[in-house]
Amino acid sequence: MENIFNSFKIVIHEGVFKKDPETSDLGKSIVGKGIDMIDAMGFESFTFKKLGEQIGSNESSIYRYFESKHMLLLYLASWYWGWVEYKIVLQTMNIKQPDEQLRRVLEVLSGEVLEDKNFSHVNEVALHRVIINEYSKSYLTKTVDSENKEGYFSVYKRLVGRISGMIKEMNPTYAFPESLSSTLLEGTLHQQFLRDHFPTITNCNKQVLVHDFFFDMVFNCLKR
Amino acid sequence: MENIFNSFKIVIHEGVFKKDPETSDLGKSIVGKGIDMIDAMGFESFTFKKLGEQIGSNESSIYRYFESKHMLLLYLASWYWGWVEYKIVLQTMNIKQPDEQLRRVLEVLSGEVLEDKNFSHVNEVALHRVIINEYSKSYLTKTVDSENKEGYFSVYKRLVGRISGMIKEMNPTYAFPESLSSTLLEGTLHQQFLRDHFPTITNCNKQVLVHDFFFDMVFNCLKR
DNA sequence: TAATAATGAAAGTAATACTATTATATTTGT
DNA sequence: ACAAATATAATAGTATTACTTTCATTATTA
Repeated sequence: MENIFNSFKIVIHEGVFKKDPETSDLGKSIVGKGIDMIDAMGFESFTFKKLGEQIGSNESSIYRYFESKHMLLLYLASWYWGWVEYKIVLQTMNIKQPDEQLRRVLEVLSGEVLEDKNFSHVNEVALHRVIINEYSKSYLTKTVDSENKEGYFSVYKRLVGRISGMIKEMNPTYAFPESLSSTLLEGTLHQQFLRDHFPTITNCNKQVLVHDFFFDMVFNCLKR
Repeated sequence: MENIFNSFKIVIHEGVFKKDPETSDLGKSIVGKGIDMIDAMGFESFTFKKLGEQIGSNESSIYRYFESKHMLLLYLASWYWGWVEYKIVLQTMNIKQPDEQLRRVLEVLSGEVLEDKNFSHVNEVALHRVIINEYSKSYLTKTVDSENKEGYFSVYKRLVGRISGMIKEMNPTYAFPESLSSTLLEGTLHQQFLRDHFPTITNCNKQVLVHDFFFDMVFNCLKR
């Protein structure tokens, strides 16, 4: 079963890298170790120099793959959302009822993350934490409009569209399908962050799951 | 009417500043011009050196007020949320019905921001944009737990508690009052950002207001 | 008016975020 | 098998950042 997807590759907009990191061992360890280091030390403290030391390579070689650490973050974000989209497609294919589709979407968005053997150089558990802690920084910039125009956020936007499509199927009269969809994506990340750092301003914890909250929200908003 | 609040001061945790900027002209221009510059150039490009040049003062003098630009951001965030809380208190006092209270809360959170003459050195319109674009960066850090422990986010948490209190009043059986409240605060900021930069993944625009979406959400979630 | 506190000016430090150059491997095409 | 092309490593260099330190000057207050 696993082998079916051995040739599966998450497609990422060419503009975010200078050289595709999937095409070499060095590229893969930039991505793989980059995730681990950003997870461990945070995006602000992370530098290409430190990454070079860790992977036994040179700073200047890393710059041949990514223009800056911001571009690496855009790459990781596209990779993550592409991977989430792939899991959502698998989980919802052949499911007819949109309410069951949305239930499964929410479980993918905020359920426990497990390592995916189809992508061996990426630690998805660490990447998930990186996205919770750093994803917002990829678009809260002064360059967001030009980068959006270039298409660097297209994977994320396509995912919002996919989920808003299910919302429209479930209730075609609902007035805010895109806003609800984008709120689910952002909100699931945010509630996971609060659960770990600000437990007094969330009801989510080990017992009450993040998707319990959003499941209730979605079905209250969409019921007719 | 305005004069009643001339002596009103937004109280901010002492730990975020080294010297209270409200106590001097220099301090006020650090805050006032700091807001304008972060708004104009973004938090990443903003430095104390550039701020010093703008206000005709020295970098080292600014460091006597704030340990770092991160601390200045924490200060601005506390100021902003304190100011929002003050507006919410004014707007909801003497209002009995919790649904009307929540309606007014949502209007404060995502309605148009106007300059507040009670706080002359702060441009609230610019500060509102700064919060939309930069607030997340104040807590998406490796230091968040120790800073939270110090109390640097207490204004924000108190605001979440105030709104979740209204939610509980409106429906005491609702299972996720804190999560809904924190989703409203984060979500209103996020939808305002999407409206300005990613219009295809939100339904909010000049016609459909951000609080129309959240008003619908809150009342669907809380109706019995 | 003397003491105290606040601000300014200047210099210094370690690190960041790169770029450029040159040397050395490694891969590939014939 | 060998030359050519490509990838990587090593080194150095630059402008800027994020501070700290020291000392001089200017306000404030007792």
